[in-house]
Amino acid sequence: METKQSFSTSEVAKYCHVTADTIRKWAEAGRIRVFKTPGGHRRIRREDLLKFLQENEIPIHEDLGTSDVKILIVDDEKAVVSVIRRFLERSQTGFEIEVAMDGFDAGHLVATFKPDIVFLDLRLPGMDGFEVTRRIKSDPQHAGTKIIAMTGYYEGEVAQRVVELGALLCLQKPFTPDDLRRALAKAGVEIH
Amino acid sequence: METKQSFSTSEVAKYCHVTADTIRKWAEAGRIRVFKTPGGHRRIRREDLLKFLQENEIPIHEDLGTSDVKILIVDDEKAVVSVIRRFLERSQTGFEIEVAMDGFDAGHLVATFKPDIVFLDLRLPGMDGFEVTRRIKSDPQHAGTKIIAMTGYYEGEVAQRVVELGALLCLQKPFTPDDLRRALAKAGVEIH
DNA sequence: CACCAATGGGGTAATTTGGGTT
DNA sequence: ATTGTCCAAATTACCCCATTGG
Repeated sequence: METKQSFSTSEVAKYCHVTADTIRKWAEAGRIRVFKTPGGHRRIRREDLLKFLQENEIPIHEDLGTSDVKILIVDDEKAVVSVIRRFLERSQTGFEIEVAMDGFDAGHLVATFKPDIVFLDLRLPGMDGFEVTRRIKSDPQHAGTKIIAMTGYYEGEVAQRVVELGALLCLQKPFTPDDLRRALAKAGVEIH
Repeated sequence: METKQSFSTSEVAKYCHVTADTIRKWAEAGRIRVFKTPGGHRRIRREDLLKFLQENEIPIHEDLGTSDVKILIVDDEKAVVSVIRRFLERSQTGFEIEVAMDGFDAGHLVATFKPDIVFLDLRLPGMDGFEVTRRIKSDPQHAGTKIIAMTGYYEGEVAQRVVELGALLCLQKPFTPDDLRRALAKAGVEIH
């Protein structure tokens, strides 16, 4: 079965933990985006609902989409990918993990997988990590995406530059599990 | 695949975010223009559906959008991009054109722009054109995408290999307007 | 010719709206 | 200031099953 594309006021009401009338008021006040059927019934697109829930920090019910944290690892070194993947899989939290080994994959997965967090190797051949960071963060669709940059040879300047472009921080390889834990904590994911 | 010219009530229902029964009522009330098959089944022309959606300010799903041919040019040589773009823009046909200068862009635009035709430079640094061809053609979502490969140094073997992976053909640079015309014809776009 | 998912017709149930009020 | 409640009218959804489309 295909996922619902839109919802009525009462459906939205359940997700927002209020009554349908309140959703009506919110719609009239322009607080949540809606459109109407020719008969005047309101419909809220899934996309707009998710945005509304996020903005208002209302917990998202699981049947509105995965509550798992989606993580994209962009690196062509299998060893690095393994380290991160194993660290994530060992933890309690539910993660969805995807890996991109080149620029094409990275671009494709950012668009389709819509990760919450991206581990981004800045030295992937043929892909400018700084430019990719800038593009992701300047795209409204992905502005909320947390980028954890990674680089082999740490230079303060590099870290500073990529952070200025919107990355959360810059990890120097090789990193320890504790480094990962701290980075994820900064991205809003606590692992114990 | 050619774009659909007409839709059944249940298809229209999805685009309008209501059930098929409601479409039936709307049709009976003359709110949306329909015609019937000899057997009595309703059909709505694409044109009438778009008009209806616009009049009622119902967001139009992307696969109802442009009937323009969407073309993605993947190349980091501005001269090549210019040549193709100018050739396309000079023609009568309605084209939407996007350009990707690296692998990330290419992957992102394949996913979001959903081009009908891709001009793909096989020698883009850091991006394996063969692999990209294989990925695009093996993804059900983009299986219908026509790929026109491009390479600087023509070798029969390269052309054959990329065609085996699903490319329509392989253009050798530099190419003439006639080469472009022939390639587009093979992709189903006639230019006079 | 036979199949089966999709559609139509007609009747009924459930939901939604809008406005006014608590 | 925000949210919950009430009501009649309108709108939309559901159900059954003979018919149609591919």
